[in-house]
Amino acid sequence: VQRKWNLNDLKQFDNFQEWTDGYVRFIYGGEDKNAQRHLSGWAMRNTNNHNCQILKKSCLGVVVCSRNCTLPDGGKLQLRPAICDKARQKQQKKVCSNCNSALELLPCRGHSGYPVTNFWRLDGKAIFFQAKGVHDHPRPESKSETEARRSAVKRQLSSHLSHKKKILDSEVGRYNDSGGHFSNIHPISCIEGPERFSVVADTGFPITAQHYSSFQNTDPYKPSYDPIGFQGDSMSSFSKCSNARIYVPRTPCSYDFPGYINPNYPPLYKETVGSLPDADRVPINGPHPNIGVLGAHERSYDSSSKHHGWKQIFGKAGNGDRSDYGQIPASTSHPYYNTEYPCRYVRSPSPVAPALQTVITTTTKVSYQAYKPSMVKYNENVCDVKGLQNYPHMQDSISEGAYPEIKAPEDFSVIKAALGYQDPIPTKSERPDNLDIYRYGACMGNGFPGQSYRYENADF
DNA sequence: AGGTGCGGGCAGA
DNA sequence: TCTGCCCGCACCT
Repeated sequence: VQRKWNLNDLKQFDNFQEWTDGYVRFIYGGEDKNAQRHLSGWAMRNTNNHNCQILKKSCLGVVVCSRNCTLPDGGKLQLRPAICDKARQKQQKKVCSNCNSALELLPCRGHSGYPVTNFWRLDGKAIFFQAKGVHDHPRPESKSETEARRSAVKRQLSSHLSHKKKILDSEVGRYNDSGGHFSNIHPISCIEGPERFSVVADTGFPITAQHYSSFQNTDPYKPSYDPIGFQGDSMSSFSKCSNARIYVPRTPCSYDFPGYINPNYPPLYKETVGSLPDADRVPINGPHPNIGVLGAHERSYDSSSKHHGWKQIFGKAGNGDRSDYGQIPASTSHPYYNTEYPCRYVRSPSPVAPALQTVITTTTKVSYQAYKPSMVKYNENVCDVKGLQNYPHMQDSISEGAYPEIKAPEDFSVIKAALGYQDPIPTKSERPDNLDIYRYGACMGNGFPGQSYRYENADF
């Protein structure tokens, strides 16, 4: 279902998406608290892009058991990586409570070998969001869960302590009416800390529908579990954690690819040709030295992924154009396939991103650029995507050199126009023939039915 | 303590 | 020069 975007209807902001995945764009209302906080279910850390207008965040991946052990519940350990570097290092020194083997940070490499990136920009009434890349790892525990758990543990701890203190007070009161100082009160050992396992079923990615409702709430998460059972990251006896969150198993290889089917607002970023060199692309058919049981350090992916022979495999990326959607060869490779870490690569069949307008990471500058769409296959199992039929004018406009690079931040001006903004200074990017169609939600993953908007040239 | 955002700075391309 | 990333800092919860 698609309909024309009503330029004057500012109510049509997107509902906040916690688990965006894929090459998606959303426009949130400027008053959307979650958007204001740049929240994400994924563990995203700030990345300096030397552009104060646009906040860039990159995915940290997920912390898993290095032995990929199966928890007593049948699930897998999937912790949320700490955002703070030091905290993350500390986190990785801990061990799996289930098998005592080391924890391992599974880095995100879902964007051509780089972590998935999210871009945020506040612009008046709207908060523009763009994600680039498809997470090639299981979902970590959501932030709302983590926070709720921590607060729940705190509450539990404090209430328990106060309760214990009451008891002790009353006990001591029997003997000492003046009360006393209790310096030897220790927290109960079973409350070792707020960090606890996030557990997912063995074969699939966690279903986290329960997270969605946690957003937009003042109290983001009302735990239904008993926090008493919580344990720290390094807790030694998982069996105590009877309330570990268990995600409903999904069929193996199932995963939503909203990004591939959700289409696409004009990008916050458009990447200039070659801004992500061919060599930076992961040879998705090639070896993944850092996949599976990796070095613990999350940076390891970088050097290893950067210099493999994408060129050797695919040759010079087609036509010298860079298309994030087209980069992934349709027939074979997708970084989800991996023999060592099922969750990471099991998503199959592998849908392939449509060749849409450019997307991609950039930092300081943004450029518009046209490019030729790549040959794309769509997997029927995922969603019936009309593919490039939805982007006819895009194809039309894909003549090299048609759109010279345009520097940011005019990149947003198209959206501005859509929202009724009047940019006092016309910019190059305010082309009436912009090549973007906004459409999303027709086949949203993550349980979002979503609406479908379509932006067409005529709308601008 | 940890999350978040900013910005300086570095290294590789 | 561009880009990705590290790192420290400040501020907040």
